[in-house]
Amino acid sequence: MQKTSTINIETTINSGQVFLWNKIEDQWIGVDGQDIIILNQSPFCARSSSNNINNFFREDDNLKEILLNISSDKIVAGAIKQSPGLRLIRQDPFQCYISFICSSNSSIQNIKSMLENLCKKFGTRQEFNGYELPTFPKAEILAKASMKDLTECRLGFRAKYVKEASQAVDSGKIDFVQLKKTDYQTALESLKNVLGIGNKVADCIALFSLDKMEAFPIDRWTQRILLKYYKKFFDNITEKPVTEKKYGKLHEEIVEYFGPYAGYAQQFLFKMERDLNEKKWL
DNA sequence: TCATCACCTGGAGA
DNA sequence: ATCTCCAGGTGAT
Repeated sequence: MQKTSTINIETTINSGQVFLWNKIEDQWIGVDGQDIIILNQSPFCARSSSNNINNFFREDDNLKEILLNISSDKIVAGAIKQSPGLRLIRQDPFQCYISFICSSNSSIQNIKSMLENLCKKFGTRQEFNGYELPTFPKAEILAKASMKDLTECRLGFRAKYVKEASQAVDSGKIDFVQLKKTDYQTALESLKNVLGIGNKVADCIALFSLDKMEAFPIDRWTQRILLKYYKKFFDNITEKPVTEKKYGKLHEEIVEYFGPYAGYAQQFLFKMERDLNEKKWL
C-alpha cells in the first residue's frame, strides 16, 4: 500500500517498540524472532535472513487513510508532521511478549541488556550477510531454563515471569496464531492471565505483534500526555496511578476519541513527548 | 474496589 | 565514595 521510501528507519527503530537493534556504520541490524534483519535507509532496503520480511513495517496497512483518520486530532497531526517517517512495526510475537514483560519498571537501556543476555545464553547463532549474532530464544528453550541461568541474564524479579510466560506458550495455553485472529478484548484477557502481564504490557504485545490497532498502551508517558493535552476530553484521567478498572474505562474513552487506529496515534504521541523531553533511545 | 508497597538492576545526580 | 532515586509496571496485602 504505502511506499517504503517514506519510512524513516532511525525514527521507527528509536520509538520504543523494539530493543534488539544496533546501528553499524549506516545500517541497522536487528533480531526479530529467529530472523536477523538488515535495514538501509538510502537506497531503502530491508533484508531478512528468513527471506521473508513479512510486512515488518506494516506495508499492508492503508497508511494514507490511517494518518488522515487520526489527524482529525490536532495534537496527533502535529506529532505526525514532526515524525512523518515513523511506523508501527509488526514484530515476532514471542519476542515482543518477553520484551515487554522485561520492560516493567525498567529503562530502555536495561531492557535491551536483559534481552541481549537472553539471546547470548539461549539463542541460536546465525550468520547473515557477514554478520553473526544469536537470534531470540524459542519458547521451549526458555520454558526449560533454570532460574539460575535466567537470573544470570540480570532479569531480577522478572526471571520468574519470563519462565512462567514461556511455559504458557510452550504448553499452548498462549497461542499467538489464535490471538491474532481473536478480537482485542479477548486477546487482552488471555494475555493478562500470564504472571507479569498487566494492562500496559498486554497492550504493547497486542499493538506491536498481534495486529490490534485499537490497543493504546497507557504507561507513565502516555498518562502524562493525556493529562497535558487531553485532560478536558477524558473523564478518567488523573495524575494518580491508573487502576485496573480505570484503565479499561479510559481505554474505552480513548478509542471513542481517537478511533480504531488509536494505536497509531499513541505511537506518534509517545515519540513526540519522549523527544521533547530528550529521552534517550537505543 | 482501591490505596500502598516491595521488587532486581544499573545509571544519574546529590 | 556512598547514597538516594528512578526507570514503558505488576503482584501481593
